[in-house]
Amino acid sequence: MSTSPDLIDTAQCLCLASRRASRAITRAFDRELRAHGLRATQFTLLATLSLKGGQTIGELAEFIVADRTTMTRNVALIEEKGLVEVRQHEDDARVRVVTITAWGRETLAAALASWGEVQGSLTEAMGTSAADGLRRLANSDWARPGARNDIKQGRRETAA
Amino acid sequence: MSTSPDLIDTAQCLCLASRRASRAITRAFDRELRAHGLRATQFTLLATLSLKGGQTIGELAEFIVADRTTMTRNVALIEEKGLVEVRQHEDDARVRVVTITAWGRETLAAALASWGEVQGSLTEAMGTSAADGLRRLANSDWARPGARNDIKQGRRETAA
DNA sequence: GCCTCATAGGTGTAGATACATCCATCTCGT
DNA sequence: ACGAGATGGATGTATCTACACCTATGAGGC
Repeated sequence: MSTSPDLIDTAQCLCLASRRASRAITRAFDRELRAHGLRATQFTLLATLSLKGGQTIGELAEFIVADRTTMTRNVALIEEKGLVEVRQHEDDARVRVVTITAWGRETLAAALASWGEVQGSLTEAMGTSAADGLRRLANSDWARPGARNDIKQGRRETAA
Repeated sequence: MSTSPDLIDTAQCLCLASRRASRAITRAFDRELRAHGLRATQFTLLATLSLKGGQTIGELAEFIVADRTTMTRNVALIEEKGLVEVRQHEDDARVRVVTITAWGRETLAAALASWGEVQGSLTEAMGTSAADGLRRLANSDWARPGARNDIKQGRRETAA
């Protein structure tokens, strides 16, 4: 059905909604993290590396649900700042492993309070149920790469 | 309280969640809209202009919850493509009014079906309650500029 | 050992985003 | 009429984002 939706339906656009929300939320975090010289994305990467230990470019990209090429550049920026180190993988010469540095941990620890303030006020402003809903949404399988994203990869083989 | 949250709390980061979601959703729309030469943001602008008529740069920025300077450049791109026209306001020489062109309406109409497909499959994938929640979130007052955003504007005057 | 293919990253290019700052213009009080 | 402050946009700069494409390397089959 619905060969062509009505223009008025676009008022419910999920892309507009998600981008509105992420812009507003990102601005809030960026403002506070700025005092520590971090962007929200960079804070996320440091926190991830601190919690999970060394990660490859691909693992980081998958975790934050971004393109690998995006992660290449995101990592390069925090590497230049000395917040992380990038080494060759021991067994696989293709793989590059990213680890947080001591300076990265220091910066992260210092920024953690600011993060908590924004997280707290945002949670209060939007309500805990909305916050939980957003997290569930972001952790759903459909958001993962490979879910429906491989349609355009050209895998029209018969069975594999 | 919570002078410094624990690192493990960052796993619940709303910024990561919102950016994850918007990246995944935007990629889905961008892939389909590409056939029509549009990005998701550009589609949103065309749909907005088609529904609401002529809008100023500032009005558009406020509507999609973005910075005015971002909107200046977003509009410039679709203007170069001939999708919109920008004219001086009749009464106020500072204001620039953006209107959709005939070509813009054509492009929008052609892209509407693609938009509907993505909107439909995403809604199904995430569930209607999650979709509604995301829209409510994006339409909340806290996301609006001026809500808490003016704190850093430097308005530490006594009463105004 | 070699060839084919898959995998991990990097580069070129383009758009989206926002802050600081600048310019032009409007508003309003005097 | 004039000046101060507010308002609407534009520009410089930096980051985030992704697709197309490229290179290097690993994995398997023969």
